Amino acid sequence: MIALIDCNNFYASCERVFNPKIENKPVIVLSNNDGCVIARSNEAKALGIKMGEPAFKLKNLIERYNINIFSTNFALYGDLSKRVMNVMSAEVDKMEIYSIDEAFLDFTDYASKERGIAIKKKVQQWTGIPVSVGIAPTKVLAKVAGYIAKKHTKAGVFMFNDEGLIRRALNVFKVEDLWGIGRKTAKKLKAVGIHTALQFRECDSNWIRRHLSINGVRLQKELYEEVCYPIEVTRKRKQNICTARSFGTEIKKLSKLKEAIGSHANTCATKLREEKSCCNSISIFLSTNPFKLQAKQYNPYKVIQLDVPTNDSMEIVKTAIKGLESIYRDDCIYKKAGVIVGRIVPQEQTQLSLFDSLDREKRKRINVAVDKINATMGKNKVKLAVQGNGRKWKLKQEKLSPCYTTRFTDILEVVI
DNA sequence: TCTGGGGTCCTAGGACCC
DNA sequence: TCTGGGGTCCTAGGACCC
Repeated sequence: MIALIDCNNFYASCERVFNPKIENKPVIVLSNNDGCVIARSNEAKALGIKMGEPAFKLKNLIERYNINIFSTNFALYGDLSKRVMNVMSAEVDKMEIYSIDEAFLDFTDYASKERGIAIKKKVQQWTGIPVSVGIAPTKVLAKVAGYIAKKHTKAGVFMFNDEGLIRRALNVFKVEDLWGIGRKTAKKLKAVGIHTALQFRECDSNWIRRHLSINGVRLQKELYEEVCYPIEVTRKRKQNICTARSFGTEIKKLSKLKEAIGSHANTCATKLREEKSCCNSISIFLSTNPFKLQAKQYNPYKVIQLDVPTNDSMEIVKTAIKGLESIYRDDCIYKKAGVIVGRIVPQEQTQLSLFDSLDREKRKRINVAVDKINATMGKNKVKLAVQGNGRKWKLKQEKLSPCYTTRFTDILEVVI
């Protein structure tokens, strides 16, 4: 048996942990640049605020209901996530961290609703984060159980313990709410009369294989309690690493774009070194504002293949800038820029080139030193000149909460 | 005025090989 | 004049997830 533990309204809940004033009040968290709603407390959901809705469209609602708004504070959410995962992992032998707010726990040894309730209580008490628990024989069914736990139970814990119960639940479970069925597939299924999870389960497998993909067949099997997605304990090496941001204000000048691309490239390089990986390709992309219909649209993308795998900041930044220069056009106004490093390999398995002229040992020592300084003194204390000092392309974050757990100056003081 | 960021997996089709 | 069959690898694009 597998338990899916999912944090409720995770980012909104994180904001509440150190700010009890907003308990039981509507809370929303916005994406970068304070653009869209990416998390809502139950009270905010009840007001009809939708996921992904642009913040500017909510102005009236926000004022009328006194909604508490926050810019994303990933330092806080990342740290609280770690705490939640630590509490849960101590409870089981095997656990897979699926996302920042979800994990699959192995309940094979002993599965019961009581065990779910106990873990839920402990996480709540030790971290302040509310969770819901779905327990079932497969991941897909655990997702269904988790959904039911969150929406239809008081305890926030739900377990599938017999086929009769599974069948009854699937009969009223919408097919589009299944894990792995997105908008397009749901439309396709409804067109042939499949509206519920039960109808999907009983549908002809060959049809599913033809019209969905192999994952459609796996999904179907999992609904019949056959495990196709086992719990994966070891963290896989990332295959791609992407750093991209929209600009606070739009940019036209190449020099400013260089600062942005240079910074994103440097971030990618740092992430690569954290993963102990090297990349074989560097891609960069730009995009204009797709919402400005009258403006000229231009979304170039350039991939550069490398001869020698690298995670050296200077080399990656230099290559990215070269790519930028090759796609830049001065008659467009840009809204977003990004860098992707791909074809990633473990850093100890890199293949050298006969014609390589770089002193890689020396570069490695520089990077180690820079990483060390930035880890202890603060992000970007040491950076490359091309990253600039300009704040022009930086994010808009007007409602940022304190980093209660990761910055000394932000730690709460208790006055006795 | 203002519209996010970071991933994975799968498939089709092209290029190439014998 | 007639022009096969079987395979691999790579990439772009689609769909999905949180």
